[in-house]
Order: sequence, then structure tokens, then C-alpha cells
Amino acid sequence: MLINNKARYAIMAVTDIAKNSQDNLPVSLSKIANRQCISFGYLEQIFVLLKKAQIIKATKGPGGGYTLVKHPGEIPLLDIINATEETIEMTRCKGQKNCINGNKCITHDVWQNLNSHIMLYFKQISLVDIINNRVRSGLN
Amino acid sequence: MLINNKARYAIMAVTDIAKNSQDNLPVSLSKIANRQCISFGYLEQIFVLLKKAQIIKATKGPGGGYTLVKHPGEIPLLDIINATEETIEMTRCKGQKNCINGNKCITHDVWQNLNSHIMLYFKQISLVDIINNRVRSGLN
DNA sequence: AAATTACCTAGTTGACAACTAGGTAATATA
DNA sequence: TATATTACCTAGTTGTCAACTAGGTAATTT
Repeated sequence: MLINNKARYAIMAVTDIAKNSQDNLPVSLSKIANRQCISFGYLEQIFVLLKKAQIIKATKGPGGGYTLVKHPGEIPLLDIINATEETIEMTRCKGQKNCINGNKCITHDVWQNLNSHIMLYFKQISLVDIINNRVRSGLN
Repeated sequence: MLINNKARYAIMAVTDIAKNSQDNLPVSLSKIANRQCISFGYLEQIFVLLKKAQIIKATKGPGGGYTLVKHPGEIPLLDIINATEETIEMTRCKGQKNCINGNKCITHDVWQNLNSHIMLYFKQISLVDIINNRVRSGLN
């Protein structure tokens, strides 16, 4: 399945902007990369996608950087994951329902249903929830 | 994260046994591999793990194969995933809480909480649920 | 004895996530 | 107008490892 560093970094970076942008002033990529311990060059590429999805916008030149397009409370994590062009997809057939000789396999619904659960999970959490520590810590 | 073919194949294969074992007679690995379109040699290796975890037991010789140790209703999918020695782990730090200079990153709880959700999901589904089509198909 | 199964060990390899290199373009400040 | 600082762009590279393959041995049934 496709929850990888790319999606993880995207969420970390956008959260960093939400947290560190004073008066909606731009936050530079180098500061984000340093704070979040993410490779600068790699993060640049991710930001291209986030910009394309209109989650962030850029300002060039000294004092420049990135700002959020919407308020942190209006940005669900699912939007950020979708922006990275990674899909949450657990089925073997990538949703094609053709695992076994063109038909869906016996466990298809297990994975398909898990997809839905995970998507709902990321839909329900916004950046504000993270910043305000409203994401419940794991049970174990 | 580590929901991969290995865990997927393990669940498919064990479900195949539950479904195709008449009167608890052994089901051969070659039949399972053929029915589920899984590489025979690869599935063999997975079965070593499933046997070690006492989910299945083996019978050698003609007419031999594999049977379940427990009743299908008493086998949650989580047990099968754990047997494959893959961990459901979404955090960047693999649960170490040391992402950022030895401390947990701002998004740690997001992933940790997702871990818990996924584990609970697999804990609640048993092989009987799959066979009896009691796993709700995904929403989308 | 032969067939059929499980059991075992040691490779191989293709893909690709993650990262790196080396630029150009725009903007601010002096 | 020079310099610094930022974003923006394109094209590699590479280490890892999931997934698979090869080629056996051991036990059991008929």
C-alpha cells in the first residue's frame, strides 16, 4: 500500500508551515527541510505537487517561501495525500477486481473495505487537529 | 507500511484452506497456489511462518497438505498478519519516537493512531467473515 | 518402488522510493 | 545594478528488498 515517506513528508511539511507561519508570512523550504529532517531536494519535488494541488502557494526572493492557501482547519490530511499522487490502495488488483482469472479474489472486500477506513481516517483529521494535539495517541 | 503481498498471500491462502478443506482433510499447497494465483515457491516460504505460528499444520505424502489448527471463526486476520512477521507500522521512526533529533515528530500520533485502527480492523475480521461474505464491500 | 506431498537453503533480480546534481528564474535589499 | 536569497526545473543515480526462482532432501501413501 502507498503510505510512504512521500505522503508522510508532505503532511509533515504542510503541518510545519501551519505551525511556523507567523501572520501568514512565507516559510522557506530550507527551514522546513531542516526542522523536519527531510532531504531538501526531495522535498522540493513534493512541493511541486502540493502547489499544483493548490494546497500551498510560493513567494520567490529573500523572505520568500511557502504559505497555505486555506486555513489549517480546512485542510484534511486526505487532500495532502491525494496531492502527492499516491493512492491509498490495498487490493492486489489495484481496484480492478481482476486478481483471479479476471475476477476479484476471495479477500478483495477485506482490502477494499480497509481502503475506505483509511481514507475516512485521513478525511477526518485536519492540520489544526495535529497542531492542537487533538489526534489521539495510539492505543498501544 | 507493511501490508504487502506476503501478508495478502498469507490471508488468501489460509482462507483457501478454510474454504476448500472438506471434513478437515488436508489441502495441498499446489492447489492453493494455483487457485489463488500465487507463486508456489514463494507460498511455501510463507507457509513455514504460518506453521511456526501454529495457524496451520502439515501432512506429508500423497493426499497430504495443510489443515487449519483452529476453527475458521477463531482465526482473526491479525493473527495471520503477525505470523508473516510483517508489522503494521506507519510511523517514520518505526515506533521509536526518535524521528526528529531523538524526539517524536509532529505527526507521530497521526501514524501511531492509524496503526491502532488498522490492527483493530484486522482483529475484528475472522476467516468465517470472509467465507460468509460478511466483510462489507468498500464504500467507493 | 514410485509417486506425491512437505520441507529446506541459497541464490537472483527488477522495480522504484528516495535521494542527488546541477542547473535557471524571479524577487528583495543594498 | 550587483548580490543574495529564494523558488523552480530536469535528469540522473542507487541501495534496498519484496517477490520470485532453483534445486535439492525427507516423509508418507499406495
